[in-house]
Amino acid sequence: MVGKRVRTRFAPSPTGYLHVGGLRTALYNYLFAKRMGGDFIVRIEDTDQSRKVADAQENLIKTLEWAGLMPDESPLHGGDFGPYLQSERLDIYKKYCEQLLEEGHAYHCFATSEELEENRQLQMKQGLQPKYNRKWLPEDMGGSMPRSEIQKKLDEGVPSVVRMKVPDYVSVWFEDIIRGPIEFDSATIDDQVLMKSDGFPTYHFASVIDDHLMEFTHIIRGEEWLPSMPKHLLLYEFLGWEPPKYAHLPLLLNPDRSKLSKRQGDVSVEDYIRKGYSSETIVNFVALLGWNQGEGCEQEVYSLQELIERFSLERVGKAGSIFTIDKLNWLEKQYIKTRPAEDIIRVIQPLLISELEKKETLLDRVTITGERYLEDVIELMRERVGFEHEFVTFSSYFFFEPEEYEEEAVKKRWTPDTSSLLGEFLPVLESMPDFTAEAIEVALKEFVAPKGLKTAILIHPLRICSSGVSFGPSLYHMLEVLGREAVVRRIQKGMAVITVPQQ
RNA sequence: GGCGUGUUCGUCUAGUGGCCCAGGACGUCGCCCUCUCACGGCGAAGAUCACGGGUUCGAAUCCCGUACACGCUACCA
Repeated sequence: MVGKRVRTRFAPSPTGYLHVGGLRTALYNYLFAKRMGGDFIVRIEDTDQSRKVADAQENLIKTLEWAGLMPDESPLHGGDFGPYLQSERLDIYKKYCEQLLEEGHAYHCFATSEELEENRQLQMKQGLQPKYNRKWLPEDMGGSMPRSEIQKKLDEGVPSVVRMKVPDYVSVWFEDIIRGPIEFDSATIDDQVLMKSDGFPTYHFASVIDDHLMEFTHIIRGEEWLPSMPKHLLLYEFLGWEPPKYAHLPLLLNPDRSKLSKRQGDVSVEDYIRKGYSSETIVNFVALLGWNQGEGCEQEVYSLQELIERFSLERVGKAGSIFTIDKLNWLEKQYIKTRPAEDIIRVIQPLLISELEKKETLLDRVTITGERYLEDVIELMRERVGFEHEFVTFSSYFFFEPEEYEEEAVKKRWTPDTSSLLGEFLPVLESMPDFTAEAIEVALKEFVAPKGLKTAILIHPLRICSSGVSFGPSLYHMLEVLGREAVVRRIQKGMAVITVPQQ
């Protein structure tokens, strides 16, 4: 084991979209591999034909890449240990199945599903542990079925499965990287099906064989696999292979502490992408759900690179964590605050252009879709939005005329004198040599001072006229970005349309 | 039912025998900043460390029980 190149895997089944829990598992595998200078591989576990979903594997891998977790090997990227699709490895499983059959570690079973189900019900009713009754265990393996009978069924072509013969009273022990030593008694484990009647292997069989053949050094997976460890370890023993190291991750939970699932909110990474969360945010957030740097470290914001540098399996917690989005939202804001404007422009420019196709604007399209203008808007708004798309939606007045005026704001800030004051101030704005924030501020102060009024008397109405809402960036800067023409037009419109509310 | 794992503020967590009548972050609330909203700053509330026994001069930390939760118990992964 010493000196061996670290290889880890993420092995999802293609039954839908990438689950946030799956993303975390993939991330920890990726971080650990990269930390150790090793490889991260994606293998697709498509051994259940009935649950297979078209395009799922492409989606899975594409989402992983979106998150920045580039596989070194995968069905899409190739590699020296392929195929990476289990459905393309059937002959391999068959070969090892034959071997186990010959060596007396596995046997054919012809029991039907109905028969097994009946058996289970009966055992449950008697308060016994539901377990296969070993009806088809051959005589020479300690069972009661004559070989001739088995051969007869085989010759007749009766559908069958292959089960592993679990030794009766053996204790199976291993050391989990996260949880420490764990021991199981083989008496509590069933004779697990290895090969299904459709010729496909079960998860347990296929994953053990592939994990060995693909030379993985560390298996990092969800806690739900912990109870099947003895089966896997026994298989390694039967096959004469040395098992890899194991780390079983704590589960991600719903608010009611059950295993994170649909029905209680969004669980697919795509859902969060659609809402506008960035990959940095999701990766950062999910990384902290179960792992922390420790040693009194109080850092909350980590880049992927930093995570690679600091990650260790020893610092993964044992208890499951509830997935709540409060901190996720906060993190997104942190990233928006520091993200380079050009990166944000790349995202919002197409968004804006498609909005402009749907809606008229009186502003100059070339200007407002230009980088200069967008950058100005971004710098004014970056501390006020929760998502990148809000640069367009939350501050739409930078791109479209206000269609209505916030009722509460008008009620609070519009007095009977407002319109005439605005009318008086308008020529000042129109005649200013430079329409800059500084100049507007000075002009407003000089306009208002002789009257013995405060700037607020006009600041709020100006904001309402030009944005339609009561909140937003510094008024002076906002007016400068909007430009004189738009501002004058909007004030005139406001004066005409807004009336003093009835008391 | 059996087996396995887990249990520190609402949430994510720090803590590996004395520095902890428990620290940070999110969220909540208050104050300051201020043209609004945010940002930022300051502060507050919030955990009898699941419970009960030990061990020890001393335990959130070690041991043993109990409770509760979750996972698994398929020809699903």
